[in-house]
Amino acid sequence: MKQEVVEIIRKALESLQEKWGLECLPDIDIEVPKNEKMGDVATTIAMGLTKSLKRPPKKIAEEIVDEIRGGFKGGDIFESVEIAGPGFINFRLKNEFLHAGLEQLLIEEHSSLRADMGKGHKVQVEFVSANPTGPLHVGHGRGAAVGNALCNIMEAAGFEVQKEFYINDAGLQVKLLGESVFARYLQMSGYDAPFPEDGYKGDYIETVAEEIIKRAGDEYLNKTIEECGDFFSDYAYKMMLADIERDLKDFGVVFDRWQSEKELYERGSVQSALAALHEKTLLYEKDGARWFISTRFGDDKDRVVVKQDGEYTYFASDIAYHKDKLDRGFDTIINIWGADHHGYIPRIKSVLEAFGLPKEKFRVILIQMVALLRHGEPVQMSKRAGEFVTLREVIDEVGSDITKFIFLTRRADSQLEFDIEVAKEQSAENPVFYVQYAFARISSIFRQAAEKRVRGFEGSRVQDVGAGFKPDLSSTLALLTENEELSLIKKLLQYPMVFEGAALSCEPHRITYYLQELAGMFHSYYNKHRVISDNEELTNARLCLCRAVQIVLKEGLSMLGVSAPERM
RNA sequence: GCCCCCUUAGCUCAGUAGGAUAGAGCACAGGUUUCCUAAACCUGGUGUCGCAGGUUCGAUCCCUGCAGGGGGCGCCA
Repeated sequence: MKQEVVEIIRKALESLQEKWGLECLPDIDIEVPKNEKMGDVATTIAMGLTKSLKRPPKKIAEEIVDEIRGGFKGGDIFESVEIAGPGFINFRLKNEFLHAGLEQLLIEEHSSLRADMGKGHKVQVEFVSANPTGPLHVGHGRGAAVGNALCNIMEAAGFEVQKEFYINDAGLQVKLLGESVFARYLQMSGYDAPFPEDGYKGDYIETVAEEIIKRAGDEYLNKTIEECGDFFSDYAYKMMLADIERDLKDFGVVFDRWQSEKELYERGSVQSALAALHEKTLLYEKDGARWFISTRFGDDKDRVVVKQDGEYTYFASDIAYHKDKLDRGFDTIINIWGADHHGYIPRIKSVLEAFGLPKEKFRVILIQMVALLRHGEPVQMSKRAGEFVTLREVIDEVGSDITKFIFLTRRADSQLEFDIEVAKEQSAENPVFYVQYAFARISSIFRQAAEKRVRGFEGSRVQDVGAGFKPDLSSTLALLTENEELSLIKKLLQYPMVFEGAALSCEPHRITYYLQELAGMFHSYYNKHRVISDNEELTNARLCLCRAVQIVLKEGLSMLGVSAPERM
């Protein structure tokens, strides 16, 4: 839909270009007016041209409209072209054009809803990357849902996407994890062992210790933490990682690659990355430490990479990691972090720029906190005390589909309230059901149609519905003339614009909103008009419309990683 | 102290890279089912877009200041 309209406007502008004396034409943007009464699509191009043409927007709009009316086949797709307000050009689309769009959607299905924006460019998306020192909590779940949806969208937009989880398995935290498990191991074996001051106190530590007792018995009872710390750390974090991977898998999120921080050290990447910075003379020595000149790239202070004691900082391995991403040939890097890491953006941006990535090719999506509620009352979470709600608990209680969908009902960087009881309610308050139900309801209509042996819709499988009906599709679709039907078709044809916006801005929630609106329109239509009636042709036409709604619902839900059940 | 984000209807939030009369859900009130799933639909109305300036033909959106809320700041990870 968008392309055809833009094309006509472009042609009109091209023929005016010489008269106007313009060197180059501006980008043409199309929007859907807020109020349906204003038209189906609109452009603000005339207002945008006021500066370069130095004339009032309405005059410019008049000229453009005259050109469109005078030719360019505008008459083929536009019912009317009008100027409104300060200089908007509003277009109303012909029913024939809408029907043709619907026909295309029915024939091409999902491929007509996507776009090749990526042209095969390689994008790397790193997300979740939780420390392997305990189970995932709900906040990680939100990051997982957003990252996964974003990857689905980018892939559908023609990018080659790699999903990656970075494992912080080299630092103090993992060491502390090992010490915590060791202490529990001793305690559970009847020894009076002190627990590390800032140790991990969750129950899962005991589970790991139990596991070790089962595997190794008393083998480590007479050893010191120095002797067996590595074993305990290794064993514990690997077990945690296995849990994390399983939780994510059950949540419907599968990573393409897991990059270990330790492995970066082992293969010398940290050293070589720093050497590379050194060659670019971006390192210096001060106070016995080694610093990276991140201020050269806009950071507000330089950052230490090697401490006075000769140890690398956490930042050093991050430099290696991000260099490694570039070395692997990605031309866009997207990092999804908890909002508390925002202070980290400038220094990582500095690293990537230092290694030659243009700054607009690096994007960080910050995930705000999830406020967990139960019956409107906040659920207390405190990782320190070992009491926190895990993603696993929420998945088990609420379900992955609902959880994912709710995580995607808000922009990533705004706080989210998640009421467990409301989420479970399965009522209209629950947007997931509202959307899924629209899909299921259509499936039900098809089952009904099959039962009544409506011509062309005998198939019982949803994908077969309407299959035998394509030859005379266009004359059938022309029967869709009710206001609700035309509005529904317009909404369907808007999907690609919503999708493009979501991909461009990395905002999956736009699709969530769209789906709720589409589902609402469908439910409303369903209540007003009967799909299956004695009028066979009209029945066929409406079944086709239902099929189209279903295709778009399924497409959108699959972008969010949410299922589209045929029965509920 | 310095930096970042947020402030839109009673509540939770959208607002599409400055545009038209700022929207949706929930909550609240009333109604709809001989009929393809009532997990649905229909009808009601609410806003000094935190405040004050500025840029612009035009600002919820951009700039500056102020107020309130959240977060960050380490040779921690």
